[in-house]
Amino acid sequence: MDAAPFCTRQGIAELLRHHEINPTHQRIEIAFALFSRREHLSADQVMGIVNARVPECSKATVYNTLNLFREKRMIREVVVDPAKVFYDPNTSAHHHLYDVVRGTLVDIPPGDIEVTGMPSIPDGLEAEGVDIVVRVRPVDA
Amino acid sequence: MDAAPFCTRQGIAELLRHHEINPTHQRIEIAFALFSRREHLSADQVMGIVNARVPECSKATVYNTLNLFREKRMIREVVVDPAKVFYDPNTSAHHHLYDVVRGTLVDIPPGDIEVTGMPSIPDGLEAEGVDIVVRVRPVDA
DNA sequence: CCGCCAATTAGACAAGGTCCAAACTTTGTC
DNA sequence: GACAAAGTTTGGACCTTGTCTAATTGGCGG
Ligand SMILES: [Mn+2]
Ligand SMILES: [Mn+2]
Ligand SMILES: [Zn+2]
Ligand SMILES: [Zn+2]
Repeated sequence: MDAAPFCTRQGIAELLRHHEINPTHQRIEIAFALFSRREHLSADQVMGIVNARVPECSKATVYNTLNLFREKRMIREVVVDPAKVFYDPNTSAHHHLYDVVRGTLVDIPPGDIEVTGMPSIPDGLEAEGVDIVVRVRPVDA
Repeated sequence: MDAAPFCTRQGIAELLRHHEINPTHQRIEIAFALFSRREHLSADQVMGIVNARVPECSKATVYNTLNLFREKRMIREVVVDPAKVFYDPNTSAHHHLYDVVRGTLVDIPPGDIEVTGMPSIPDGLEAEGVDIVVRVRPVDA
């Protein structure tokens, strides 16, 4: 077992294969942007990071690929800002703290917060997940 | 005290004044759409309802007015769908159940679900609120 | 009726995101 | 290797939600 498997292109390629995703150059770069930083990024931010040095990837591919990763459950989507979606390389159960002024999203350490009493799901529906978002703002603003 | 104060234009006008909002014709129609139905509506749905019989209100006014209502805390914004915002006439503490396939949002009866252990807010930030969204989907889909 | 200010409006604009047909790359087969 | 089929990427058109602006309307006090 590697110490930091997602800091190398090799480790990322392995991760992609594990999720039944063909590890192409563009997909590796996009996954690397997310998994090496372990941050919540918007599609636009991913685009910026991947193409920072040299153009690697078109806008269409960034969106296609993020949606592919989500379908394959390799990343998670976090909807919290009306203007854009965040993509989260951490798919384990955890919740979020959202700075509504700065527009930044950080994880809430698991255990700091918990849900008690799963609500009764109406007939014909099944639960897919529970999202908790703590909205915060700078004290002065 | 009226039995159903938000089912009449009179009651709505009163509500607007109570929130320091000048009760114009357009504002009354928009508030009436939300408060008489007690549903979660998108801006587009509000537009459709208000202008169903006869054109009452422009798109600009719908957006301006919903934002005004939100600023005055008369309604609440619910961000749950990447494609659009929902507006909620119920501002009391409660959480939501979101059907990701049908795109519909309903309230979770208070008490059915609860948060334990408010997470430690980082320095320089203050909590504004906690949103809980239970994502569900039809069993067959 | 006049003047003022609040409110509304049409339409241009911006940003996030999807779609499409063409081109390019990889894979499989002979 | 040659070729076909399948998979992937691409630019750019396109769509939707939402904002902005400059012009117009409307209520109201005097
Ligand atoms: Mn908004
Ligand atoms: Mn969008
Ligand atoms: Zn996270
Ligand atoms: Zn609600």
